[in-house]
Amino acid sequence: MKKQKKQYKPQEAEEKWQKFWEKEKIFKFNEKSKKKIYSVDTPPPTVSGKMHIGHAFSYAQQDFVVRYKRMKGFNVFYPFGTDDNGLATIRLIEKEKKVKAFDLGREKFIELVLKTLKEDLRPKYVADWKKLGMSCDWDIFYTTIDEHCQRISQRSFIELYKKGREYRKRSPFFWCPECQTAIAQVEMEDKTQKSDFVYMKFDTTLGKKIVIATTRPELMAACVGIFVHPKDKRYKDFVGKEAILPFYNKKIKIKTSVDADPDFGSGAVYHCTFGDMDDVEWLAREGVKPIEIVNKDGTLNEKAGFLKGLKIKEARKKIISELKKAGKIEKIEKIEHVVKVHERCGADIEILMTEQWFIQYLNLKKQMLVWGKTLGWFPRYMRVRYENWVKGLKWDWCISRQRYYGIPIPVWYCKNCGEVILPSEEDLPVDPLKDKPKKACKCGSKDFEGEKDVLDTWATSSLTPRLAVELMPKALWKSLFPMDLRPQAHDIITFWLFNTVVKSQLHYKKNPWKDVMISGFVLDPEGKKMSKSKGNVIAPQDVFERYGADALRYWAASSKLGEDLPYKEKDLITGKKFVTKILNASRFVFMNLKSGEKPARPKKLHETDRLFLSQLNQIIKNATENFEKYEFSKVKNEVDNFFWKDFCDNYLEIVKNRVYSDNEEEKKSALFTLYASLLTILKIFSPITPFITEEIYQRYFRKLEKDKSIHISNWPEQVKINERKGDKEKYKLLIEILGKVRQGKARKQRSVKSPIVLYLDKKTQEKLKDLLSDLKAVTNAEEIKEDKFKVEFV
RNA sequence: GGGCCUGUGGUCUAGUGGUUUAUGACGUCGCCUUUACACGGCGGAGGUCGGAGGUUCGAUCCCUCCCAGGCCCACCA
Repeated sequence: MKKQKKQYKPQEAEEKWQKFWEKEKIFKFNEKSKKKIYSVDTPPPTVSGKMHIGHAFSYAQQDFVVRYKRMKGFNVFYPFGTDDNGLATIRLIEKEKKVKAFDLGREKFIELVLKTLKEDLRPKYVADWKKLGMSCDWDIFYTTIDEHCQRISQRSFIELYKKGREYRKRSPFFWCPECQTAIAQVEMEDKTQKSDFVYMKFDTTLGKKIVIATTRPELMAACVGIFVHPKDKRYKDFVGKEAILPFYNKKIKIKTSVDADPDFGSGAVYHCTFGDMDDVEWLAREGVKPIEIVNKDGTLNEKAGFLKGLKIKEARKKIISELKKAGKIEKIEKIEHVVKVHERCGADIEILMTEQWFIQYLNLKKQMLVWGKTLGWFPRYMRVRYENWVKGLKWDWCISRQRYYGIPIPVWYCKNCGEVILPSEEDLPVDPLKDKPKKACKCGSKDFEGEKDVLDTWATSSLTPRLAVELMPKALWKSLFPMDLRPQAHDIITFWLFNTVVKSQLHYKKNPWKDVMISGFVLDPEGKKMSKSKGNVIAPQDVFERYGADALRYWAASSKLGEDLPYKEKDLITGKKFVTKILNASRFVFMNLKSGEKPARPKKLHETDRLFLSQLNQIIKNATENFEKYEFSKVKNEVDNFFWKDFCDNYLEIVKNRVYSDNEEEKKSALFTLYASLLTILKIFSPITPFITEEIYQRYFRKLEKDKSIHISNWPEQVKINERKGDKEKYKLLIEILGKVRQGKARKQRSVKSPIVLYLDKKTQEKLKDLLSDLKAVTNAEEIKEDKFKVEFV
């Protein structure tokens, strides 16, 4: 009767090993070690409820590389942080706790957020990363809202201010009326929207009417000019005259501008402050003063006259109907156009004049390109995205946000003379609304006003290398920074990567890391983007539950670095099968190693074993080279193929006869080779599937190998054998003949085990003379006779 | 509209500095209860390597254009 085998349950085993690693501090960064440091700028995920499949995918990929480096002997610095100081966190808490920040008030809201994060959200969130098998040192942990990070972030602000890089200015900037805060270029997204394209008829001092086409009629009160194209004959006579705004009875000069497209709308455009980006550009060019009619909450003010108090969209409706009544509308076209919305809340963005803090960097574009060139990009082509972004920059970096929750901008203003007062570094972090400057202002006044605004979340997350490094004793900072690697996905090259480079250069005049490794995206099974609204989102938590983290990682390793990968259920099944297969292969090897001793190397390796080991050496070489280039998918592909085809299907079958035989020398050679190659295969797989490889290592190898965990064992070195020219061809010939015999048997519908007489020509027999005994055994040939290749059944 | 990437048997994927049987997986079909594994083994069928041109003796691979998908960016009032 067959023995009942204990089935491997990935969920249980993975939890067990994860706890083991944590308890035994396997991934602890050693502050005292003299070994070379490998430091990683782990992306701190935004606390947003749950880890999603895209996270699992890209964090798995970075973990492959980090685990490899650790086995290569580096003292790995692999911290973990969570990003929880931004709008995303605010929205999450508002949703979870069913509150509104503005209703609750500043202090109470901050208290609620911090408490909820600490006690509930963060631990649950981080647990997913542990389940994934991230090999971080969890003791090196930061959250972007904690005191440590506040201190560094505020210090960065102060330093850049002192360097003359920061300024506060009232200027047109993107504003979200819903969130009531300034937002950055990068926080906006496009939305296609249906709008009314209104053709308005204005009287002019020429006596004739001029038609203006706009989607923003409600901004009429803010109109400061009208443009027509200089070559547009229709309007030749209008240029220099004035148009009269209906309802407001204001006269507006008609001017020429090449930006007025004669083929679009009526060919005449009115310049409002501010309907869109063009309006901002024109303002500077024309040297006119803006008319501010939009309030921060998205309503119109008294300058809008009869539209006062209405929200923008209501005002639009109202003015259209009034224009209709007054007979001032020529026509209304329904158009679809793209508007800017806030990515967090979806509200239409307005451009308002507000007081904001900026980091001046538009004048650094050239340098930025150089910085990008000196980074190691993997894959290489990702650099282009950075460059395109730099070339397209139009604004300085607005770093202030009008929120309750976040890191305060550490500034007071003197009420008497307006002077900007900064705290000194040892007093950081400060809350300028609670704390007071320690000295009087230069002017003698002690009357200050604290800055109410907080820093943009990117102003802090762009400091992650420092946030992590400065958790260590100061003596180590130099060897930890610049860091070796920044891993991340390609969607945030323009935010996080770019901003981090900028900050590091402004502060330290060097890049924050040596290399960046850019992961792709997970797509749905049809190759489309996953989104909650489409309902095609895969939860990694379910995947862990059903297939295990190893299977998920195995799948994540099958995609080339930087490439997007569709999620396919079947690929997870393949991963699970792999786990079973390698467990069984290991069982076979150790079933035959009863002595409990590490098999010694025989005086002379059997020729089959020598050839097999030479194949193995090639795999080691390639795997190492590919890992150095962050090409984990090539590693996985090759070693997977080698394991499945060469090791299991062929080598194991070939040496079975010797493993079972009494010929001690030949047996010894086989066992030595089995042990060495299995351990090597395990080690190469261990960065990719850390749990099953640890399970096997602990189950079988631990008592024979010195290392406490496979993950801190040495990366495999090539086995010393006498490699000869033609080894590869010889091995291939052996496998080819084996294949042909199997084919011959299958065609005759015989069992693989069925006995045969094998015919090989003289030349082949000579070439393979020291392999013939193994070949005879594996094909179950009673005899090998000399003739053209033939399989004869007996 | 611009940039970058991708497009390989039904599905996903490897690959090539250009030329012989284009890789593997899943699926499918046939066979095999072979003592590591039936969550297995062996074998078979299945591809004009997105489309059209071009360079070449010869292109899946190089060039041009087009089409489709992904990501990023810009955007017409």
